[in-house]
Amino acid sequence: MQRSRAKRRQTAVASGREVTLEMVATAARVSPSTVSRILNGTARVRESKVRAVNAAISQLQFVPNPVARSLARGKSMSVGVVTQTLNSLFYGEAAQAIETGLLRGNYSPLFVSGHWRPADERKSVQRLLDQRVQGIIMLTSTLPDEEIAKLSRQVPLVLTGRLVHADNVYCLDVDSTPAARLTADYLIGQGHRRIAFIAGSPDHLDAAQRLAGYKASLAAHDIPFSPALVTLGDYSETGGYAAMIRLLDSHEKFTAVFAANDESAFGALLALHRRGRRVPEDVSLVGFDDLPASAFTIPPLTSLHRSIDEVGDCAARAMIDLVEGRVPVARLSSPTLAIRESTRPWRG
Amino acid sequence: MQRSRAKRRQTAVASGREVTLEMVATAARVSPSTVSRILNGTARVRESKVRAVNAAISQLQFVPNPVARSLARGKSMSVGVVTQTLNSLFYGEAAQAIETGLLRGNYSPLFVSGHWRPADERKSVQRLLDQRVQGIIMLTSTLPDEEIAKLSRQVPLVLTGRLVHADNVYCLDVDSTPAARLTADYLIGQGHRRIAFIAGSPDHLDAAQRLAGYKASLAAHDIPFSPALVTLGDYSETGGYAAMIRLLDSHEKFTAVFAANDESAFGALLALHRRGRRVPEDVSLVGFDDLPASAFTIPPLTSLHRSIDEVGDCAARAMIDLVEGRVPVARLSSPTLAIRESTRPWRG
DNA sequence: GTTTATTTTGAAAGCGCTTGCAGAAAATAG
DNA sequence: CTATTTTCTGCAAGCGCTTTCAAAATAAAC
Repeated sequence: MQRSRAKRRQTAVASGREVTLEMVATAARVSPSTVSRILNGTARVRESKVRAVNAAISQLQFVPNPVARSLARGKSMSVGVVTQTLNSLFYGEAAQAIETGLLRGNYSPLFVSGHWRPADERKSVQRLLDQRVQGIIMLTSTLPDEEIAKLSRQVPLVLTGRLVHADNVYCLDVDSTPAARLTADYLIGQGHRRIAFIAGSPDHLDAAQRLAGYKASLAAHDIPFSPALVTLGDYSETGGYAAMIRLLDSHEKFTAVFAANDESAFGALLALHRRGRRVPEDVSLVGFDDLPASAFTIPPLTSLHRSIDEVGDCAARAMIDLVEGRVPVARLSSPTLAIRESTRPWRG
Repeated sequence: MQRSRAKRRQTAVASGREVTLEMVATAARVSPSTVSRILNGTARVRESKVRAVNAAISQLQFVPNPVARSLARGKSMSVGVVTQTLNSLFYGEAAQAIETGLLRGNYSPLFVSGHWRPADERKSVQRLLDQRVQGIIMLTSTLPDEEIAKLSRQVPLVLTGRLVHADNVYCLDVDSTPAARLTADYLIGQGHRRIAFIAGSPDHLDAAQRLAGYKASLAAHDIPFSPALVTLGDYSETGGYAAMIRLLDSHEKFTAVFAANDESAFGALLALHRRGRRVPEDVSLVGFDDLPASAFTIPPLTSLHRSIDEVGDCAARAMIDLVEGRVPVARLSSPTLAIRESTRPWRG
């Protein structure tokens, strides 16, 4: 008998008929309001009714319609996530972590990408706004500060790799400076003195921080900073390759290379190989981000490791706090250096 | 004056007050129905009113609330996308393409991941169902056929890397067999006769197809298939590394290695390097998928290229067709081999 | 200038759920 | 056993948009 009802229900689904809260109410002989209250715990309800309703719910296999719920509550329960692109390991991993973090709080993520172009990003953000997201997480946004501040007046924001002061904005502290400093310190500790640096776009805060960390390390060890040893990449393999070639062609002397991110390092590695420079015998190379692939390059790449998962998780958590009116607090664990075979001590 | 209203509007947004269709109607002195009809083009409306309404819309900066719209229409305008993980280049890229494809049709994607675990996937799918998605795109699902067939009775499905016959299911033809065949043909054309194969999980249709293509190629060239040359990887760098080591330890002779995907090839490359086998001098190596990183390994990897973008785009398109009652037709362009430096002719 | 066929339009009833309000029921007090 | 409180619970009014139905306006036909 129970089974036969379940069966009927199944057909109902198949035929597209929704089981509504009202049906549950009827079945349990209570009013819809009561069902709603039980569902949301928004009021005390007599134990006997709670049981009846729960029975009806499971018997009818009722699941509240999130759309109706959103409309009634005036909350979409969705938060936008703008990444620059999903097809990079970094963003992919972060997206993954954000997703699970958000779902834990019953919010659903809406991913959009900016493709590193402010215009695209602007459009994507507008789309999110049109969708009535309750908040937006922006991973390394390319929009100018004022624009972000303005946006924050419409919807709470969580930013990574940016520092914008405004109400309703939470900037996840992922300052790369100390991490970069740590990385350079390691190289110096190994005896390297002339360390080249393949940078990312200078108007990208995070990239600037990585460079700053490198400089700070030099300064701390009384090594003069030489602009000629810094060359611009763009965080991509291609960019790293070109940068390395340029560096090599400049005939500057260096015994180690610090690439601002792993992709650049991959490119640099190939460039060095093509020019007959052995890693790490002739030159040491370190990357930054420790992508999964970095453990499998030839030779395996020493790289700065930070848990991207953690960043994503914290971002999600902070967003939920913000949306629900709490004050976010996030602590990221400290970065570590994954030491592999692309570096070795230098004895002048 | 216009400006002052715009200003007011802005404050309204900031204070959270929505501009509703009704406000537009009032402003344009027509009924809400008329506004709705103009918005959706669901009926002819006198030109003069159309203008008035459009003026009101842009003046009030009205954007229809998608939640209300969904509820009224009984359509969520969202489609679920289940990937096994977002943090892989392959899925990331596909997700990206699906996203843009779906958005083009005014649907929003809801990404969830299965982590290669049926249980997880099942839960994720349920979440999508609870969200009332209108369809689900499943990239290489790990669920058994019957389950998929059952699911298809609740919601339209688009599958990749699977072939399940049922109404309301569209399987994107991404049969890897011919592509793998092409790849092996190339190696054979270069004079290789003993070609090792690093396979993916055998109960994964796509992986099986890649192996089948390899076998087909051998057969077509009258080369006996030797099971000893096939070793199991798991599509990951680690798996490829281990597989390669095993192969090497088996002392089977081979002059080329066909890795079922690029990640495996990366691992294999490192293993070969560690064992002192030069690529391509001692052994040629080909990958499959042509990830962006593949052009930057040492040496750059020859790999089978298929546009992941295209797969994603077709999947999105097919989904929309399915949801809107059309019969999907998708044509994927043929795969090509990206020939780089990890392969060279073999002269016995 | 009617009458009839068309085309536009508005009123109103939802979509499925939440919630303020007030009456009903149960618990506590007098 | 009443008079109060304190808990429950149902009614009804939305949330913002779509859509059916029928009336109103306009065009076509006689």
